[in-house]
Amino acid sequence: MPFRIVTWNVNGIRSCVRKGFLDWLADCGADVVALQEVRCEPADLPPELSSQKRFRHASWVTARSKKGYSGVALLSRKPPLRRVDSLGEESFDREGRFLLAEFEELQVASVYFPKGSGNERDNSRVPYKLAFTEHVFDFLDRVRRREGKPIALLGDVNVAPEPIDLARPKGNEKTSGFLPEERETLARCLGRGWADAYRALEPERVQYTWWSNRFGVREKNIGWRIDHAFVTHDLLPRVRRAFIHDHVRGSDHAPMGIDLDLRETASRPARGPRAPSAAADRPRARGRAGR
Amino acid sequence: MPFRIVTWNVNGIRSCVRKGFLDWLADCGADVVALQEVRCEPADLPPELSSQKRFRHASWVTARSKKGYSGVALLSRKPPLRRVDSLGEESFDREGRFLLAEFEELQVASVYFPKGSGNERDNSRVPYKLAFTEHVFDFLDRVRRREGKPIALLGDVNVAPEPIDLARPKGNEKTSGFLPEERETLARCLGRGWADAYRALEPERVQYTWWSNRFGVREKNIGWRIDHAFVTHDLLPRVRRAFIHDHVRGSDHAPMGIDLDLRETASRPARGPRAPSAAADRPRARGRAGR
DNA sequence: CCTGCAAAG
DNA sequence: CTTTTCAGG
Repeated sequence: MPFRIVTWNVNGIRSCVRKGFLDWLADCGADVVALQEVRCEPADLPPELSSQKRFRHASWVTARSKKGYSGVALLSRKPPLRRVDSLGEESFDREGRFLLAEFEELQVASVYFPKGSGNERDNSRVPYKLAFTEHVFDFLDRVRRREGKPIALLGDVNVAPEPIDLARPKGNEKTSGFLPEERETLARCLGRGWADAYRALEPERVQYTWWSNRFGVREKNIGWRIDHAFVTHDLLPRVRRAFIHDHVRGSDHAPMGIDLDLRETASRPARGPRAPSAAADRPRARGRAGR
Repeated sequence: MPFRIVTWNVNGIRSCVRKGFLDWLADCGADVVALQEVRCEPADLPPELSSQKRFRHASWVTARSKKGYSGVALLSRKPPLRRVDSLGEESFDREGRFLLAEFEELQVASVYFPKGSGNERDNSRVPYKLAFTEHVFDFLDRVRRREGKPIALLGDVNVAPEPIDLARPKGNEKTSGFLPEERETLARCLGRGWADAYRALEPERVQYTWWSNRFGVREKNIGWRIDHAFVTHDLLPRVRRAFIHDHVRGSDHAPMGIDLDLRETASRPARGPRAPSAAADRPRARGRAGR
């Protein structure tokens, strides 16, 4: 049995529950579920969700800046050894965008990266988004050096890394989510020892994780791949599958995830940080379509 | 063919249109339709409503104080000779609660009386509501003296006149809508030459025009009769029927109305104000259940 | 509970 | 377009 981690920007957990979130949760086969944009305080969660038994361990992070805004969560079948809900920077922490949980074999982060644009293409929040991105990777790299345990960062990154990752790359070079500076910042951060698990395992596959609510754009599959599973290089050889469940409804995002084979690391926890694999040493070799 | 006037607090005309308002409008058999709480500027009306052909003449009054608040309208099959949308008092006019239209045979007002209570039973707006009530009747009495033409005032009056007019009179003597001062003010105004057409024609009948949205109160018929057709005494003998269509859905209020026989007044417009009829001279005789 | 608004996505 | 919150009813 692989260890499955799934991420989903639910765009309001209460709305998503009304559209069948609990059935999805029961059937998703995950060991850990990362959620973003829950837009709900724990006290206001639907009782059916709070009393749900399959994921006994749930951790919710709420935005302090504004009610009903942002918020992330991690649900797991086994109890986490440790939870971190602060990036050590109030301007980021107040928006409820980050949660890290440590398990036996690895650490899992649920992260909701800022959107960058307000209305249309004013792109006023791009600087904040870039600073957040740098900060998250700095933070996780530090955690990783200190703990020596692999990390999987899953969440809504709000960046399509390459032209293959959105239906209309040409028309969106000035749209936040596909700006050169956003792609460069993300590539630089990933270059410090991370892999985009989906693209590594599916070099040519065209699937999206987000579609605008407006018009009938999802039916025409005019979307973006902006929800990601980024894994530290030591974890990449253990990724057996990476998937986007773009048929799942309930949000303007689709869930995506990875299956990990943790047999060896799980049985040898005392072994310490693994040396980077060959694939991990050459992130450029992880296969990008269009090159 | 009687002349039918119908009133309906639609609680948002756009919402009501989504729930079948146009089918109702086509079938209601009215010559004049008075609406309250349209909560929509004319420019934002659904196109299906704006292009509707049955009621060619429509007049919309919008609240200036707040977008999406209050607002009344009058729709008619024949063009009004004159329209009045000001009570001559800015504190009332700004809330878009009054519209008067003059037709050949009579004048019709669509009026949305203030609610009196904010949340629950703070009753903070009761003084404003009483002042509005006095002002509307003063205004219409003046119009009537000047023009000598009968008036029908239809709308959401937000007062249940007598215990028979609400399901829970005992428990609501401190609730706005059934406060002694509200009932007294209304009775005093009506006493100056007006009749509650529904109660005059249906002395014993128990029907309501409003039910709270909360709980399943409408199914249990725990309601209030607060939408009324008040007619000047010269008009009362011409009222053939008064009805509440409490089966009609689409709002938390039900439509109600009156059928008038205008043959005589219509054929003899030069006759001037009619002398009050016997019934009009004794409003106490109009039959109140529970006395 | 339901409407329409505003901010955000 | 859709989710929240909010005021108002």
